[in-house]
Amino acid sequence: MAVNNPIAGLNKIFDNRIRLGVMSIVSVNEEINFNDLKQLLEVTDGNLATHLQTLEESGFLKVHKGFVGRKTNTTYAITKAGEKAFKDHIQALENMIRGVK
Amino acid sequence: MAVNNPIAGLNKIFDNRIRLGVMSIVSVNEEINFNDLKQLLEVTDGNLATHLQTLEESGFLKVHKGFVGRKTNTTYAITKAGEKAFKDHIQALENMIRGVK
DNA sequence: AAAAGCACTTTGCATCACAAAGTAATAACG
DNA sequence: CGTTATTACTTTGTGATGCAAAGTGCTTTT
Repeated sequence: MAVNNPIAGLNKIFDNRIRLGVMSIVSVNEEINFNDLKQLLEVTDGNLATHLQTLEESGFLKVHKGFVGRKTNTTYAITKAGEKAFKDHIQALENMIRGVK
Repeated sequence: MAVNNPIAGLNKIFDNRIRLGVMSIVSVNEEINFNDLKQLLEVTDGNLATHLQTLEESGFLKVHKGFVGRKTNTTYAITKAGEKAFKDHIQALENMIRGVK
């Protein structure tokens, strides 16, 4: 029988698939805007916006409200804390998967 | 920018950490009983029981109610469908992680 | 000037996760 | 033998979550 809790290191924030997806995107992109995220993840805007808010409130995402010409253009980027938390989460996932293999 | 949806192949049933943990345990153990699961995952019994039920109803887990002496002893094992679904989910996770690395 | 698009926020509802309490059986203790 | 504990759940209640849809304020297009 396995000996330790396989899910011990998992971050609750990343239980949600959309938040997970956002993190995996922002961790490989310098910055990304709302619409690109929405299209990549194939989610409704309201839904995406709330998850982005959760991630921002958790300190994992920084938001930059800028302009492209006159139009608002909000970009999202990962924070140091976000990088750490996501890296740890992936590590925990990998450990879990290793137990399976 | 990344090109496809990193979370497309993820199974909704496995969004939940406890169900994920159960699957990772039953996929490496021939069978496991309620109490061992409970201790491994460090969850309350009511909580565990409902997730086991969800997994059973999804066809990913088979339940065997037997006895050890006179005492009931319920064991849980993965089904073929469960193996497939979990394998696919892990594959999707690995793809996502690969995108990150 | 009207209609459409963008980037959200707000609202409302349905589903969920979870702890706690309840139950029914056996088992251990004195 | 009676009481208390333990096991393996189920039921219940509640707060949190996920999500779509509608609303808002701005810009852009026609």
